[in-house]
Amino acid sequence: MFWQKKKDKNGRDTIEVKELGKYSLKDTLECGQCFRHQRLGDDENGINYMTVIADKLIFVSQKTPGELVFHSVGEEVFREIIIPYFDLDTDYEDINLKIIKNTDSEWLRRAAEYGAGIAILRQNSWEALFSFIISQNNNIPRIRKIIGQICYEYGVNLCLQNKVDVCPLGKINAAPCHENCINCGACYTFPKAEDVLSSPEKLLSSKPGFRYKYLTDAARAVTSREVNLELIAGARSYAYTISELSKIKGVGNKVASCVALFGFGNLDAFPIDVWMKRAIDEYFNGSLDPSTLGRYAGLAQQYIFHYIRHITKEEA
DNA sequence: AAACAGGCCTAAA
DNA sequence: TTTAGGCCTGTT
Repeated sequence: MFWQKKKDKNGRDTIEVKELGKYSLKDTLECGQCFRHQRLGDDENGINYMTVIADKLIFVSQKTPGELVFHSVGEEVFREIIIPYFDLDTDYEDINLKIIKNTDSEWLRRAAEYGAGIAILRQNSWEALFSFIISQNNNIPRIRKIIGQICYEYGVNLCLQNKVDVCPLGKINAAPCHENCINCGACYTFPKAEDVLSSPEKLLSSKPGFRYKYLTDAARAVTSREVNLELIAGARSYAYTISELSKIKGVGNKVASCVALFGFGNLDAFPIDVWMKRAIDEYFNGSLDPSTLGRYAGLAQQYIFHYIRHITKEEA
């Protein structure tokens, strides 16, 4: 990875990152691991996304695989927030080749080649936990809608705070965000566990349904340290992460595995959802032992997940 | 309009 | 220890 500071045409601080192998911004953000990114319009910078990371509004674009441009960010935010979140220090090209080399499954090789641009984001563990509880028995558009509404209810409007004069989503024409903002939640910060615990009723407007009691239990368990997120992060153990998170009502193996992988960086975590089941049934003779996939089984899982969804979409 | 959606819980074999 | 229903809500 190589990066340098630049100024964009408006004189704003910009950071260009290169030599990221096949890193694909679109595949990384759209492969189902995160829910808060927003696709903006395409322009001379290529594709553009906005997302909220650790209470910062982040704008990123990509024109060429392996290259990213972050807009309006200084060095500190880049080092402290962007590098870890987008996992820019990890050599995914190397891991990708290892996975391809180590498997005897032709289908997995195809999946790995197709998903070579995917990186595993290092998301905030609490946000990942909360989000994947919402994800159960649910579809992506609705998951995003619920999360957006929750952020709107509890969060801070970062457009307003940063004096962004026009809604970046372009839903408003040349109007100040704070006047005509439709409060979609996209530019709002994510609530802390304490916020949810102290006013759980704010969850209701998002219509979480039966997940409501799971969300409040997660807030309770995390706030009381019955489930200690710092301790789990420090342990760096997939098994420990699963056993701790499973104490929360509504967190089963699938949700816990997703949080382990996307929120705690347990790259050997191997979430199996209905899509993975289909893939395993159809292309791995009904069983797939994650331990045969090495220490990056979680990334292989994401390749499989992304690829089965892709080819299913093609068939339809 | 009935079934299903990126699961989990509970009750019952 | 494994299996079947039910669950909020929204969409097709």
